[in-house]
Amino acid sequence: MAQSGQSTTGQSLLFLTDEQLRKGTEAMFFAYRGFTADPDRILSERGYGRAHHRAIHFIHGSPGTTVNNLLGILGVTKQSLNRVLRSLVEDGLVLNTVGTKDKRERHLYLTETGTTLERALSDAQRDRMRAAYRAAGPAAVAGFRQVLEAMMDEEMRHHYDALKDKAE
Amino acid sequence: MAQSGQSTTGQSLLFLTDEQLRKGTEAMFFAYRGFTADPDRILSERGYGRAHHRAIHFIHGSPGTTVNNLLGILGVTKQSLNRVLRSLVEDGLVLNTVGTKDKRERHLYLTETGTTLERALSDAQRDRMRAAYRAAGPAAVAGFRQVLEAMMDEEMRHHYDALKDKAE
DNA sequence: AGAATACGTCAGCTTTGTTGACATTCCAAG
DNA sequence: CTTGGAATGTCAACAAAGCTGACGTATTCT
Repeated sequence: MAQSGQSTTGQSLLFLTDEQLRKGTEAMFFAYRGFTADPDRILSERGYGRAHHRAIHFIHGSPGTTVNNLLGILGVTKQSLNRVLRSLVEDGLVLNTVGTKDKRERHLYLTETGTTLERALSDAQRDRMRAAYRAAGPAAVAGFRQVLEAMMDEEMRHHYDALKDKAE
Repeated sequence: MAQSGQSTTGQSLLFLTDEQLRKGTEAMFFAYRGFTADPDRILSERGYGRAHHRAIHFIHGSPGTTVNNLLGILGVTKQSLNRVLRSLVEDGLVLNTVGTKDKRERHLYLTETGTTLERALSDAQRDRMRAAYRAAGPAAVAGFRQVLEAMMDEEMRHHYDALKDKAE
């Protein structure tokens, strides 16, 4: 099929042509557009963007997280995140409570309304992901995740692992 | 390992928990940041952004392509693409020639300078991709591509296939 | 000749990133 | 205990890159 090198031992050499790598980057590009397309539609109906989705997603996954922690995960400046967070608080999707131990911190939670939107967004995104997983099969899914994980920056992988562990 | 359903026939049922799907979306998110990180650094040094990268990438892959065709691939408005293209032409990275058959069209080519930058960008991006491929192995790579392709929109897959065929 | 297509451009708006300045809170050294 | 510095978060202003709408020009198709 592909001309990736293989040996009887399972220890492969992987001769990668420029062509194979180019197709990989293009697959990433096109797939990422599909990946965000469905949530984007829902968001734009309500006047939100992808930045709001990211905030909602990770607050949902780590209720009570601080702004600072979220900054590390999202990799943006606090000023940029603050704008998004402010509108979500104003609209009553996110709750912002002063830190109990350290009063400089703010703990972030989704309200009921926020949880409802999160649900709608992740449902839309998961439908596509689920369809892709089914079409490709379990072995492909395992490979998919393996390559993605290997593609992350060190720092990003730490965040990823932290979230992963918390869930299991 | 994962609790993806499997059967002896190879026809799998794939029970997908919300948790598995959530981790998939997060893997996509973190991996895409890594995927663009290296080119982004090079681009910002020269005052360019990701939009310039995309234009350069696809002009390189389809020399002589028209503006209209590029619009379809990139999925942006002509005004948005035009801004990027203009700066690339002004800086002497892209050549813009009147169509031979249809004089309304403009054919786009990379100049030597443009090709040099494309090389630097794709080298940076490919290094990471190559490392990820090696770490994950050939089987994982095949699965990776399968899932990505299944995740694309119909229209995007057509563009993807068109580029793919041209190369083989 | 007139309609449709391909491309370029002007003007103005939105989202989301950036830096700079500043208030509040905590902590540790003196 | 006070004071100075580090950490956390907010406000203001600006830039990149997307968008819509309107319009002009050249070319092709009917």
